[in-house]
Amino acid sequence: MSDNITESTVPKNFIAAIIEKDNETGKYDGRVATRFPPEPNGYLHIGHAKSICLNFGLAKGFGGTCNLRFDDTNPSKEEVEYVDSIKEDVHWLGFDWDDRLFYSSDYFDQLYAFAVQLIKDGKAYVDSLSAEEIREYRGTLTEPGKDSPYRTRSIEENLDLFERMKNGEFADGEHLLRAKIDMASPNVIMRDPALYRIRKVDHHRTGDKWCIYPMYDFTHCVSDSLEKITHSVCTLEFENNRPLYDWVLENLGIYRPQQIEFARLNLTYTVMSKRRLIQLVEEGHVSGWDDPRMSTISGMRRRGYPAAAIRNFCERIGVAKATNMVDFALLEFSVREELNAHSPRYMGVINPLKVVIENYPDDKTEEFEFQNNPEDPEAGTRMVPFSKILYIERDDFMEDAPKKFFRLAPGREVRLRYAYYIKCTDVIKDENGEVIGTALYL
RNA sequence: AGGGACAUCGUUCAAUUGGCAGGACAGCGGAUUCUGGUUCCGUCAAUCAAGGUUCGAGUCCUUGUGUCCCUGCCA
Repeated sequence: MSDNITESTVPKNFIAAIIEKDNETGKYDGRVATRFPPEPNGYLHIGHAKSICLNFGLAKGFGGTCNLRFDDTNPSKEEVEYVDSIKEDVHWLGFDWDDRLFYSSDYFDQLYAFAVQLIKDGKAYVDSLSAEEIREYRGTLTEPGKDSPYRTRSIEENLDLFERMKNGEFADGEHLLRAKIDMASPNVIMRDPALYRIRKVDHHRTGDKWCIYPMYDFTHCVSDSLEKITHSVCTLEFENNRPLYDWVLENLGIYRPQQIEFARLNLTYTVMSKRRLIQLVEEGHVSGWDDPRMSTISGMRRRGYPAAAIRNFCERIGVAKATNMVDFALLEFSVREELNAHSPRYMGVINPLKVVIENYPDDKTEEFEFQNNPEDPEAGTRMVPFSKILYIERDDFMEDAPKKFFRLAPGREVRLRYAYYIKCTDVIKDENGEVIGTALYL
């Protein structure tokens, strides 16, 4: 872990307000349980940091818990490399899930049993329409859909078909388990959403045990329920899915958390969609997920951004439901602020210009005490040698200097920090008239 | 003639729930500075529109307008 989070104040945002109210009414007996549920299909980026800080911050602020749960229900896109990087990034950001590390795939058996329960209750059925047909039957945003001819299959037939789906008797796409809700619902999400699909690929954790996998809408709410989450915080694009979240839990008759949506982070000049990020990596435009130019947590870490800076940034941007576009300058401010307060200062000369102190003894060497960080006396000091010949940055010297140039120039006197004042009395050039050094006196 | 959500300084988040619209970033001006950094002070700047209720509206009501999300067997 990069550093510790010392403060744990109660967050101030609309979600915290909801939690406070729930605590007052005793809705969850004062219990607060959140979760950060990434799909391990890529590296975490600064947008995830907002969600991490929110979920872990809410838990910490209210004395509750926050689980880390990998939403791994789409084996064709997920890899262990991603789960490893996600764990590392969350830790580095300064948060800890303790022993509460979960995977949606942990619940595959339970999920299957729940699906069977829905079938037995006549609330789910096996559809045998093709993907294209299902799309046609779904209707459009302005027109209602129509029932699949397989919607009225008997419970026995559905049970048999679903079991055979699980046993691998069918090819991908041949059958689909759907919730029986309402094909005419104005909310397209509710038009008999898919619950389970056949996908004959190995899962990074369950291997070839399963060839049917539960969909997000069926998995996420059940996972939240099993983990006794109180406030299921997610981004705005899931607003349309909330009725389905509630429908599944209600019809299963199990514990029901409440889903709360907030606006995801958008940053100026910054690519943040996972699709684009993965494209940059795969097409070799960057050196990897942790390329310093990437908006990933690992990229920012490699770039030198302190975790505390990212946390402060997330604190400053706030949490709301309005679509936003945060100025990158705010992130940079947070980084500078943190770096300024904690970074030791060192010197480096990238493009050297030789300086000879003409009236300084040839063989003398002195050492001066430099502060490692003037902002922080605790950072200590270090000794830096000084002698007749030294090198300065070329940009710090100008032969024809304008008045506003405060660095070294012919006839000008400057102070070498922590050392002497020097004055430029001569300029030495090579045969091409190029400056190769300056001669100075104390 | 679909449904859902959102709308406050340039940006972002607030506003004790009907009582003087505030902070941060960005911008501008100045002071300090052995880092052209930092710090400090000052300053500019907003309630989407039109009606209505009220002593009083960012907040409540009505009607508009604009933006975002939803037609994956992705999450």
